[in-house]
Amino acid sequence: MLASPALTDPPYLQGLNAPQRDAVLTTEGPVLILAGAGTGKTRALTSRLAHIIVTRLAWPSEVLAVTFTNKAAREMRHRMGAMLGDMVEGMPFLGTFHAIAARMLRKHAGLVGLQSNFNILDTDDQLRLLKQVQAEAGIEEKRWPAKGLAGLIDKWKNRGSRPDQLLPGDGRDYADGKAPALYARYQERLVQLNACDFGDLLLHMLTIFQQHPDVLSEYQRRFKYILVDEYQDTNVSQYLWLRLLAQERKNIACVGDDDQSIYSWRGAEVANILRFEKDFPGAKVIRLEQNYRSTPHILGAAGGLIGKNSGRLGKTLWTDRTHGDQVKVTGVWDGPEEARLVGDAAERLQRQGASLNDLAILVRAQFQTREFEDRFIAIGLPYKIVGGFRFYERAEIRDALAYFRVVVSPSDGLAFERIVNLPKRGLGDKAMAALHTLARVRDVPLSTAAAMLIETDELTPAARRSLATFVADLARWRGQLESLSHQDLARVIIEESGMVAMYQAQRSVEADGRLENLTELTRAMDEYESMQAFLEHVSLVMDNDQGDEAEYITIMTLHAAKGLEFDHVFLVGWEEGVFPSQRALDEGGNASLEEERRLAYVGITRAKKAATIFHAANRRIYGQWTSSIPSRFVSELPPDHVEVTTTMSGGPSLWRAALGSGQDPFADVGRATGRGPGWARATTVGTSGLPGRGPVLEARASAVSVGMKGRSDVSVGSRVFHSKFGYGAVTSIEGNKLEIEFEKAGAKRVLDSFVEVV
DNA sequence: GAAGTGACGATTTTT
DNA sequence: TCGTCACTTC
Repeated sequence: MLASPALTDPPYLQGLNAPQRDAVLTTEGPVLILAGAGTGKTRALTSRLAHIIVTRLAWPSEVLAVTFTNKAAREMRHRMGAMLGDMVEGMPFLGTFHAIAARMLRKHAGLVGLQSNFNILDTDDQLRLLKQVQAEAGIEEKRWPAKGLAGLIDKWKNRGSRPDQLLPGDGRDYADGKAPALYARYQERLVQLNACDFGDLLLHMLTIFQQHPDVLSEYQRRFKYILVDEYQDTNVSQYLWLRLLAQERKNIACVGDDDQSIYSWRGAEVANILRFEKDFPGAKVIRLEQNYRSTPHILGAAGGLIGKNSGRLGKTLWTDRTHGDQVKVTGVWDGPEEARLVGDAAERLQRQGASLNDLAILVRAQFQTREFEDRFIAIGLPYKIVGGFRFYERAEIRDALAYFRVVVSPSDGLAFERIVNLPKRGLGDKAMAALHTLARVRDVPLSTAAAMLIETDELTPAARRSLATFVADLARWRGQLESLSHQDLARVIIEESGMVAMYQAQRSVEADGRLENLTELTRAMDEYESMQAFLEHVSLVMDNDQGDEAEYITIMTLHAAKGLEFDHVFLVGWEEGVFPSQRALDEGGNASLEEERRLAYVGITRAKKAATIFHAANRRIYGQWTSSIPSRFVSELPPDHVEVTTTMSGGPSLWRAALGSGQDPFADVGRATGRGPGWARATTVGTSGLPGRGPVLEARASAVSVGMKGRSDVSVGSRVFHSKFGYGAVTSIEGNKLEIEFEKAGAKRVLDSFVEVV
């Protein structure tokens, strides 16, 4: 047997358990590695790659290693680097599905009618193009939103269907069955624009593999070993792509966990992992079940819950640890109380020496973050909301990027359209219509059409002058591509385009933030060699993680938490209709419910030391107070591993009584929790018309809400009033956070927007 | 072309 | 409830 320990073990094998060794050493033939949460998957995976390379089974360039996220790819590269040193530099095919497919497609673009410098469209561009296609087909956009069409097309691409491969009933419900025709037209337009969307990266490669056996066999021969991470998240198109590539040598190792499949709504097919053994006869299945992360109670609770799902491949996590608390389940009166208790617990843990960085609040949906945000701002607990708007998705960043794109590739019509009138240049619908017509008639890109249009007298003199300036600007910047560094050119463009002036004129906190973001953007470009390289990175990566040293508690969705771990995890909002979500309950039947259950499983298994589940009897959803009952997942937890408490003084009976009173539950809130109306006012300070609402909104819009700009009317020593803590004096200022010595409540950290200078 | 108004709708999110 | 988006109005 390969997996027998030896004294002469190379470093990458040391400390691995038997199944992990097996996963590393079974290099030949198809292997399915079922890796439970916290079982050292990444470790085994990187060791496997190291083994293949160190023992010279393959050169780094002969290994295909795919992940889903850039983060995962980066992590793997990093760990490989630690093991192998410089050799990883030569691993060109370690990356995300999309990055690798894009790389291949650039090489073979001609086979699908593209040029190798094709643009990769983001969702924004995609939508704009779809709207054009719809308009062209005379479809009422109101009735059939482009988003719906985008959804359909994505779905089709995910499952590997080109327009000519659609099934008879596909898209029947959209615009009287016109969706397939629109899809076909959209693809035509993409080729015309020399562009493709994310789905195309894979789909085009699939087409090439299917229609050009020579290209396929080139890659089949090249990739001696294939490794796939998070296999349960693959969609059909990715699966087909992998299957073709692996067909020749069959040295494919897929790592995944069917119990953590939570992306079916994005096209992921659990079936891919469930049928692996059928697709690759003779496949070896290796289970990693020893958990190194969590306590026995946490694993017991999670295991009992996931056991309620059907159709699993089946794994039982175990640990050799012995101690640890039961999973706590706490019933509370309402959302604000939930937030308060979590805040209290966080402060308590912090006093006991825990770092806030080891704490996480996991929510089902983004709207739940609001309650915590409000509370933490009021008590000055530093927090970070992960998700929401990412850096590259912000309007100002996209605007700047659109400028760069037009400068680099004049044929990028969508980018051109985005910026032609931004800042406002007096080029409205009329000018745009003229541009579009000319571009279509002459069959040239918009920017070329613009240059032609200013030679005619079709536009009003003002519009014509304005467009001429714009065209001249673009030409000048294009000329500077060679002479200036790309960072400098970026700064020049941002300045000369008028964006800076535009935001400066707005004189608002948001505008200042946007200007800062633009500066940040040029700074981020330092790491790239050229404007082109930077744009390629951005179109594929679209994420931004600047290292933040500050301590904060993390608030994020369960989805975003997959793959992460925290000492203490707060699982909030475990109520029917919230989690499992109403949508999942209404549509999708049992399959949806099981996916929600897997989500719950993912949530619990994030916890290393402690997991606390909350459910509230009353919750405000879309402004409506609703009574709710605890999630079915609560009752599915094995009692032995759970400790149940409630904060309601009357115990469960009072709580149950509350379920019946749907009429005016808000009135009950004050009474049942023993708080007067003043309390309600104190906890809703954000809406009481105090100055500085702006920064709060900005905080929501950004990924990180710490370290915003402060306001100017407070200084150290200022006497201020806070509606919860009363009067106090400012002792220090850090950005928008104030340290205040309150007369009654003592020292607190508070956001400046919540105090009044008195 | 900017500012205001009303309807709408609102999981999960990566590339 | 609250933010977005399309549409009106000046």
